[in-house]
Amino acid sequence: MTISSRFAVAVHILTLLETGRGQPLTSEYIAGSVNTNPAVVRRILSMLARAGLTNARLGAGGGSVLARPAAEISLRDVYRAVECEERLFALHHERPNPKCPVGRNIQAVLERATGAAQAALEEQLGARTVADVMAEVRAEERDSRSAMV
Amino acid sequence: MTISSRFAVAVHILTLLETGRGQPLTSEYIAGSVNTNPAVVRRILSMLARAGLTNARLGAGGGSVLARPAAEISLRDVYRAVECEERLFALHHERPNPKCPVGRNIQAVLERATGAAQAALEEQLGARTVADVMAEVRAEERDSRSAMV
DNA sequence: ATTTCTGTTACTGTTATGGTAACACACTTT
DNA sequence: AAAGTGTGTTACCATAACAGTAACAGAAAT
Repeated sequence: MTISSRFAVAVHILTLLETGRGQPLTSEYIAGSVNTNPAVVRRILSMLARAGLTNARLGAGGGSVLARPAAEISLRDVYRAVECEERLFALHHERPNPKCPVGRNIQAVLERATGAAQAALEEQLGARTVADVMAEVRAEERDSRSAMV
Repeated sequence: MTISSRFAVAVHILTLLETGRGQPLTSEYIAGSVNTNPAVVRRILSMLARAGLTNARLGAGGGSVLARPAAEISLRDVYRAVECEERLFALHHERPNPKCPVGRNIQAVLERATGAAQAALEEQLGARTVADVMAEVRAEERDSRSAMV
């Protein structure tokens, strides 16, 4: 399987909020950029708010804003906020045969191995912030502009 | 989402084959250790065979064997064999709004960021082989034995 | 008071998955 | 040759995660 697109959408949302510079953006506006339904955006925003990455203001003129500077929100924070599952790798849900020397020990070994892999993934995500993404987006924009000449 | 349990089951299977020391093991025997249906084991075994990690012998006395030494099969090889998806992270399947500066550039940036994370995960998986797993299984076995005293 | 916007619920269609049964085919043994 | 064994594949089912959609209560601004 793949990691759900919630992560990609969440990063998109946070990057948009960063461009707002404190101006609250509505779920409808964000949905227009992501190209999806406002309720989908709100669902993800509520996860981000619960994780303390965004704040929402209700009512007219309301919307969402970053709860802290973009440079202090890593992609690992985002990943943790929208992927509820603790472990990235699924083990077999039926217990392996305890009478088999391999069966009764393999899960513990697999937990270590997959845990190390997941930690490596999260560490890499932790090395990049929403501010970095914003900078890369601007760089892409410059590159594509100059390529048009 | 989580990565399907096929990976965990595949590592289990390969570790079992290593204990067989060249003796072909049947899908029914393997299923007994994994605690699942023989057809599920065969489905995974066919992916492993297609990836060149195992060989199968048909007919009576048949079964599967490792195609090469356990020390030369990394968990990354196994991961690649059973996870068909090229990319671990899903992007939003609808194209973001090309009129938005963020929308028209975010996917390229996300591909780089998620690609780096996936590479880190695979590198970590590549650092461990089926032989390592076998050794850890034996170590677990020793530990649990001594703990019983 | 009215309008705007969030947060949540409920429902739908789609897709991946694991479990199950069944069967053709290959191979071994007798 | 005949019987038995085991793979590889197909088809089907139930389940679960997901994204999309509509709807609505409640909070906040005007």
